[in-house]
Amino acid sequence: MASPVSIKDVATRAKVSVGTVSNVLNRPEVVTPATRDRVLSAIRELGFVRNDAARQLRSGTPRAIGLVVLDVANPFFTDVARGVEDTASEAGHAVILCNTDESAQREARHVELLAEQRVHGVLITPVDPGVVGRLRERGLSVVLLDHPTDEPDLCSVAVDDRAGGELAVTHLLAEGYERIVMVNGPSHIHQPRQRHRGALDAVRKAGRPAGVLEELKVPGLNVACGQRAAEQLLARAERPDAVFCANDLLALGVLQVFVRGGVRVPEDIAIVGYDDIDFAAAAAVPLTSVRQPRQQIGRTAAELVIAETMEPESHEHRHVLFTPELVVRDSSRRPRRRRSR
Amino acid sequence: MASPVSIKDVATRAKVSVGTVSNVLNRPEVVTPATRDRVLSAIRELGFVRNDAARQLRSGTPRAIGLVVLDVANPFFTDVARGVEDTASEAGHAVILCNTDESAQREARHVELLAEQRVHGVLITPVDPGVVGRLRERGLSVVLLDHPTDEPDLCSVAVDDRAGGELAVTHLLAEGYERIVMVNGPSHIHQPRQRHRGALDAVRKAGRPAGVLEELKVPGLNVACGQRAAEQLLARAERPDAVFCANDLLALGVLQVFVRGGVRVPEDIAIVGYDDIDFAAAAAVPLTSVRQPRQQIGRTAAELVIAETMEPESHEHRHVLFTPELVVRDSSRRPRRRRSR
DNA sequence: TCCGGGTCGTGAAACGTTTTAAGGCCTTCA
DNA sequence: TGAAGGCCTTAAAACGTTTCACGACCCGGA
Repeated sequence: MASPVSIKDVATRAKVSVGTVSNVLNRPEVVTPATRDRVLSAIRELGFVRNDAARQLRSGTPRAIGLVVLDVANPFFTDVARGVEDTASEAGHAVILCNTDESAQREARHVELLAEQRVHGVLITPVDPGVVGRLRERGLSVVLLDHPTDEPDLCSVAVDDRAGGELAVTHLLAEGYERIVMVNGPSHIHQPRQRHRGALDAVRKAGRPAGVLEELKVPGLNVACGQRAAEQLLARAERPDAVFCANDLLALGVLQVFVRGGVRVPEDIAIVGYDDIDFAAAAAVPLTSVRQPRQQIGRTAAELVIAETMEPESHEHRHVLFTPELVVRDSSRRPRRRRSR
Repeated sequence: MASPVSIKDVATRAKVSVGTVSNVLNRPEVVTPATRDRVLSAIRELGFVRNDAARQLRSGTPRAIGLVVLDVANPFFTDVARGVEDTASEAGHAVILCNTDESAQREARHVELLAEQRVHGVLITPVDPGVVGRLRERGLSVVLLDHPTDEPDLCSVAVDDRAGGELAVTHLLAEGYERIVMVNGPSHIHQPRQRHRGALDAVRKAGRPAGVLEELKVPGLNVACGQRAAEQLLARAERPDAVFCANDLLALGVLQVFVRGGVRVPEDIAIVGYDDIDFAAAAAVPLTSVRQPRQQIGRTAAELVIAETMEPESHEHRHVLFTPELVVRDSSRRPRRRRSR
């Protein structure tokens, strides 16, 4: 039932030595077409499959890379994973997927597993900052995902969150909105903090008073928090004319409450989200959002780690910072009606 | 830089034989605490990491399972993957992720890779029906994902789509809706076909005339197709009073067009979706939807494959069929106002 | 006829584990 | 004091590849 057929069986059947079979597999050009064919048919007839464990043991070159993310179910990482898998599979590498759920303990367990598997390299959004050092001690290439750094001796791939925040608010100001509230996540997380900085940059560069932008912090980056934030805003005597949310889940929550409360979007209040998840375009009012090249991030990271492990000597570590892009939809377009007043 | 420290180095340092080190690693109870400690400190000092390739080569027991899906970026598979990874990691197994994009060629390439890696087993939503046979010939355990089958010699895990369709329409009928349109995907795909059958079941069991349910087929299961379907429906002289969509993406598309067209949901037309994706609850009108236990599917599948490879002899193949659940939200609640008329 | 050179194929070592039979040492008991 | 027996430890074989130094063979030229 199992596949106990080894290179040796193939050799016997084809009446050659095991070395020759190995050559057919790895350097077909050095063996005569006649014998090559003989070997190939033996392989086919026996249903031989290379044992990668033995291969790796001898050659020392593994054929897998590790991908350690907080949670694949998070749309951001889902698409990153997709990109990683695409690139890896083109290069003939397997991708080992690990979710840490932001638990250092889970992370440690996964990293241990990856080290034992002798993966080529690891793409990781670290939970415990120390984990990167431990990986590198073990001789693994590491590429940081969505975790900007200046460390000169490793690669990283991230998106410029500050630029994203600036894009969003610059757009709102250009459309003529003047009382903007940024619904933002907790500032101990890197991304919300940067996005807010970018928003401030936009105000400054536009030469507007700091007062046009207010920050409203919420405890989480999810729909429920967005709903609560929206309720607060509606309860105010003076409402903002635009809301910039630190991610699309918040934005959808806000939008939902606005729609149900009879607030017209964008006529009464405009909304801009962040991430451009699939459903941003499908919302009741299609949502303007800041798009990050998620698959591209994954692809680039995989390329970097493969390149590094191919040429450990000559490899130059790079910090790739992608620039996000603003996708303008109905939720933030200055309506004609209003413009002409 | 790399990690060239082997069990042999540990043995030398701890002044024992390699066999003893192996024992410490695998059967600590047979070795004296004193020597065990000596070995353990040697391991720590040297930063030794087991080489899984060698381990697997000798022992024959791999520590990875393969997960082959159409596309992890599809929310259904995302959650399944999450469940698989959870269970696998508890059992100390790595998960190798593969996307086929419904291409038999990509599928074949991935399966080849998995076979070479000598994975424990494979969880797969097959594209080419023949691939399962080829996997089994090679002695791999296979569990079919979301692909119901009666084959007695393998396991499968799926959801009862027919029951799901029935649930949705039974609910609509019970709420008093009487002109129901099912916006359905192409019927060469298994799931839409089954869901429609279930819908018919519901009509029959409720003792209603077949005319209360109409099927409107669309070419794809995405937002754009939903929008087009909704436009068609609005153009009709006689509109339905409820729409059941074969998945949530369709439903969101329908909802978006309805909202923008001034159709009140559910007062004028109710909507029920399928999948209960995260955004169903966050839609402008929270969407009633049929929920599938996605993570649970992944967990169960992983358990089955691990069980099968642990006890290849005594293992009994099972076909697990989960029953979906209806999550009722605003989009299909019979509004008071109307009920009291 | 002999030699040189090139082309193919061979055989054995090596990779880092696990596993097993065998051996060493102690203790215990007669 | 010797033997039996138990407990730890050891040494060596085995897993399935790749790699590399070497040898066999063939062909053409002198």
